[in-house]
Amino acid sequence: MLKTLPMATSPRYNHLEIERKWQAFWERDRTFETPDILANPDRPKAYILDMFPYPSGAGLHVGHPEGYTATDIYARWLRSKGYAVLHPMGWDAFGLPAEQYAIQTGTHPAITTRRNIDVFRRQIRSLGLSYDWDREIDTTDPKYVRWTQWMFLRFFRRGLAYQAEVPVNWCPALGTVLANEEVKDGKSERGGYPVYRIPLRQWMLRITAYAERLLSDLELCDWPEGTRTMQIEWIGKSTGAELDFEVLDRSQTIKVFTTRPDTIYGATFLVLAPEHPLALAIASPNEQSRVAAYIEKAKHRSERERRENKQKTGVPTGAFAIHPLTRAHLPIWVADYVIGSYGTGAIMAVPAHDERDFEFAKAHGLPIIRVIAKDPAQKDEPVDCPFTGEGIVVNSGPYEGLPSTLFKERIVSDLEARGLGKRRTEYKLRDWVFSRQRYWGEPIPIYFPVELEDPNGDPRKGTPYRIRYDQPIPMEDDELPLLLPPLDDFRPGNDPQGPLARALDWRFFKKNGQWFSRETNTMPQWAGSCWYYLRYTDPHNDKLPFDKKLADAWLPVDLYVGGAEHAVLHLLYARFWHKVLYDEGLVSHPEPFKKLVHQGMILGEVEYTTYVDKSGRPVSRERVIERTNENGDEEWQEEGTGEPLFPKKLSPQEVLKRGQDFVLRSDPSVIIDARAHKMSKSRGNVINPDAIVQEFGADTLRVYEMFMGPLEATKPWSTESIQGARRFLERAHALGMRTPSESEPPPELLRLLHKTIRKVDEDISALRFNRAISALMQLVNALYPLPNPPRQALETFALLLHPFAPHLAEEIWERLGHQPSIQRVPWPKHDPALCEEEEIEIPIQVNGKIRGRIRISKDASQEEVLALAKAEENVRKAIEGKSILREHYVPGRIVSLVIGEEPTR
RNA sequence: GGCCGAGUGGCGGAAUGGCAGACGCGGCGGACUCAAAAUCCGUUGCCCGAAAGGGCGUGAGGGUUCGACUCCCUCCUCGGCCA
Repeated sequence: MLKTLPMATSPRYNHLEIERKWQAFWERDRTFETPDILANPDRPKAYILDMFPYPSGAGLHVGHPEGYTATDIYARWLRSKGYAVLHPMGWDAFGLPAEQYAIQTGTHPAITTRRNIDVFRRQIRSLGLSYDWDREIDTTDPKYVRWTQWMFLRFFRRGLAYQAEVPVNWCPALGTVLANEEVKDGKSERGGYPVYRIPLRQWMLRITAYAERLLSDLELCDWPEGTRTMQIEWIGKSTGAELDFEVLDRSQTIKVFTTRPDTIYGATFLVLAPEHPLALAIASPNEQSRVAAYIEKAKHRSERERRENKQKTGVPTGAFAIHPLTRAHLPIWVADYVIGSYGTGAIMAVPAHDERDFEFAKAHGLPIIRVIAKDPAQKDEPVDCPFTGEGIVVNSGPYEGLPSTLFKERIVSDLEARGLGKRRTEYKLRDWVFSRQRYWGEPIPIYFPVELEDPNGDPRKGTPYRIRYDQPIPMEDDELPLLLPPLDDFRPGNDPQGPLARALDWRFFKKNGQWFSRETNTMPQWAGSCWYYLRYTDPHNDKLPFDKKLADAWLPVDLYVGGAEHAVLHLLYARFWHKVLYDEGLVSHPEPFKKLVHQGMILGEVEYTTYVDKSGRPVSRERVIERTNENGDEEWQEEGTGEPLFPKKLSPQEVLKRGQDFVLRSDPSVIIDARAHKMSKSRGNVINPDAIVQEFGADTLRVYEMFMGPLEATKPWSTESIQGARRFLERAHALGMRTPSESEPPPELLRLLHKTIRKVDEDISALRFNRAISALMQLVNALYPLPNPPRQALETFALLLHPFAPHLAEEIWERLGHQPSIQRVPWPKHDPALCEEEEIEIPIQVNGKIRGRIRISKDASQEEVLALAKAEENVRKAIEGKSILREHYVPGRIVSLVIGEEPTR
């Protein structure tokens, strides 16, 4: 695609040479070395961080430089404003893709990881980003793994890491544990083999213990509102009550959790989750087998499927509970729309006021009683749809007529007083499953005693053994890191304990005559990214993960830029981890990331597509139905006939804009699709940043990506538009090579210079890089006609250009006779007085329409302005013979006159 | 279904209560050239008009205001995330 374009390289602006030269200089000069923050405690600091990438085999994507360039501009700008800046880069290098590649090719993940990192590093360096490469981090490096494991031991000692039997998706046919996304309708996505929810021993991190702090400390985060909302919803705090229901003729009691204790009189049945310990125990003899069968069936379904299940399946247990207030007998059901791990795993169903309970009651013919109404007169009307709002309490014994919000408080107090229940806060947040049955992750530094059938045997040689998982032993700090054993076969295998279970010599060891077995689960990919921002503050420390003084001096991260896909998990896990380190006394700030920004996605080029049937006849867009088939591919068919349709790409010459739509030039009755798609290999619209850097230069790529639009917006790539960025830099280069004049800039140019400084400064501080670049373009346009531009103008321009196009700015700066690096030159300051115009233009509105303009001194009084406005030729014509009802003058902005139809009396 | 975001020229976008379309791409015209590309200069929202000028115009409809792309209400469309 690029080859069809004219050569971007101009003989005058040789980006390859310039960029090579300055990248070599920066490296030699150590221009971006992080200053010693402890030596200068009074200097303002800034910690500018990118979410570090997973170095995939595909290499850098054009989406990466977007966020990296944004932080780079910000970091360079702050350095020139005198800040001590920490701006590092590293690799989040454990994870599934490397392991899967290893399974396919037999190449060890350590080798592919190393190779991918080398490619990523080279690509990132070619962009001229001002990272301090002495602080590079690799989460798979033993020197890093050591401290990740060290931290895990801290979690373990605090009781925040524990083992539990957790249901996982186990597929015996594939011999592996599957992720939720890999399971469809109880079958494996690949192969369609049955998948079972089996309990498997897992390591868990007790993130729920921090739910409240994770929620309330969001107030300290200057984050996008949407991201905060997502975290709040993920934590899912709800307050309500736990109530006790006695089981009729039995000694058991069922505890239910409800967020709506005010609807208690409307409870008409109870529902237990299939995994509730009493589900089978209370079932009447007649119902035993049905309940058992239902519980068994529910094991095949993931929590996710159960939640979205619309049929509301369930079976009665034959047992009854006694309503604590009315003493009514309520049937107890088992249904999988109730989740065992939320609340108490049991609910009181109030079909009149809960949608799921309502649907369930309808499906199974259970009674519905209205207990809250907007108008008490409706108390006995049948319920056709559940009412989940607040209102007046009805059909509720002694509480009749209370507002439901008041009753909610009152009933809990009354139940508490009578020992029938208590207040309870519940969170949707679950503890974090922290183990994976995989190879390419940090080993968990725990081992267990092994009991041998033959005390003189060897578990590695087939002596039957039993591992005492109930007696976990943490490794000692000085035994770390525990490294992965070399392994030739990385497949998960038929032992749910994971591939490390097969590394017998690694797994089993003898100490003081006793055999032990190491934990064979590894940590999830999230582990390394939970604290990498701390390691950057002290990356070579081999006594501690980081020096507290350094971490405290640099934290919190002042600007954190990364994709919105991490809005919940990474950002929540890292915050949790940070709070634990805070409690350990290792850090002093409660939150790690002060300001967070998500860069938008860069889409492929806009594509024009029409859909044709098998005879090649195009079908207009509104009659095309798009859907996704079982394989996840898109399919199209004609509305009505159902005939399959096929997408056909069109060139821009074949299309026409008509109204809101694009249509075929050859047949304007056919509406076509005009949109940009996500870049993907299968679509063939991926842009490789290497090719752009080669052809146009890193500075052009940087300027183009920043000029495309707002940082947070989704934007389509355009190979045509990148020429604009290139031309701008060519003109900038040409200007920079001219011989400057040593005279003062004329007043108008001086004013433009100061206004540009002001604008670029404001725009960088607000991360509005597209607007800053537009201001720089205007400055170039103004200077370009001058054969000998004033030195002051060229120098100011180079300084302002530097964060955006650093290589070219260095080149111009040197050409102007200065010592590099331009990074060390203080940022220019604007003089507000020099930004002011002496004479300003004021538009005049008459009844909301602009009718004329006047030029007048900026200090003119309202009277002067209004008088001149009314005298303006066109305005005079418009107001002649009419009465003026109102006059407004907004100083320096606009005059607005309102006139009536009648002449002035 | 829920939550969040966005709809402005042929295209990317600018203006967040005060001149809609800055800046860039593309288009058109001109200069240079044997010619083309590149470059430079000019021009470019739509409609009417020879021009001066006028009318229309920020997804649709309503509202607030002297004044609305901007604020409020209803709706439509697209995108993202979650279910």
